Amino acid sequence: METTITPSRRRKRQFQAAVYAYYDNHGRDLPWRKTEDPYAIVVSEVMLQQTHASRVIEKYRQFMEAFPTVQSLAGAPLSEIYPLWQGLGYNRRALSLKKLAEIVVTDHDGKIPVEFIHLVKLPGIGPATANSILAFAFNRPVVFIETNIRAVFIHHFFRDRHDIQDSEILPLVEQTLDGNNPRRWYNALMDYGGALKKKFANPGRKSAHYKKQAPFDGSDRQVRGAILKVLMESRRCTPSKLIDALPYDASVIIENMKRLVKEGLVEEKGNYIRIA
DNA sequence: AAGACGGGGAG
DNA sequence: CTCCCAGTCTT
Repeated sequence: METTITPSRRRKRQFQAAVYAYYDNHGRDLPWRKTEDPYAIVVSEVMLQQTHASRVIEKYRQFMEAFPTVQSLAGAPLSEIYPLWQGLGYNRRALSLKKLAEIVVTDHDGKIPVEFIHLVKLPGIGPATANSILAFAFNRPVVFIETNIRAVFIHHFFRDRHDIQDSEILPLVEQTLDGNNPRRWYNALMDYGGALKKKFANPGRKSAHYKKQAPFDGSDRQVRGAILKVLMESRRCTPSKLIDALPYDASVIIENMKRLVKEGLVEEKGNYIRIA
């Protein structure tokens, strides 16, 4: 049973005022908010995917120091990129980001595209990140949802509901958007949403899209991370050396190694595997 | 629509 | 210990 909620003009102003009040008093001081360089914004947005902002801060600084321009990233070997990604997780994001840089240099004259259609085609960029880039790098009045935004709207407009679809939230995001300054608005919304999740039980659990993640211990992604870490130390190694170095079943190691090769995170060179 | 994908910090 | 992160991609 879906019901359409249309906030009055008065309620819209009150809502914006509440969000901005929080932002003005408790807004986070984040390094990627001090720049308008679209490339830097892209780096931050990819790092922020499924990763707490607090943990991204130092990684972002180090990454931008090592690869200050899209050209420098496009030209860098993965062996220099992965170490800077250590601790962020989802290492294929690092691979995607390098590929993105190459495409931007070759196909877009080194400039981050300003069109959603172009952005969302780039590797590792989905709808949420594309719209985030448009909002934060180009101050465009886009309408989108990510986890902090979702928390805000569920808390304010769907408090007694469950199984809430994003399609129900999206119209409210549009209707309450501060079109005068989308960049500031979405920064405020995300800071406010993050705070709500600390103060209350995560409103996101009432989303129809909520899913609990499988345990990390004993998972393939644990093995994949461990394989990549060994390769970062040793430059290159044989499958048997990998098996000796890691506390997992040989078959599990080999299988995950093959998938890493298939996905392009590592490459096979004769009898060895290595980071490109 | 459902799973896979990292790793760490907070409670 | 559990939760969950400014999601994306594949099936």
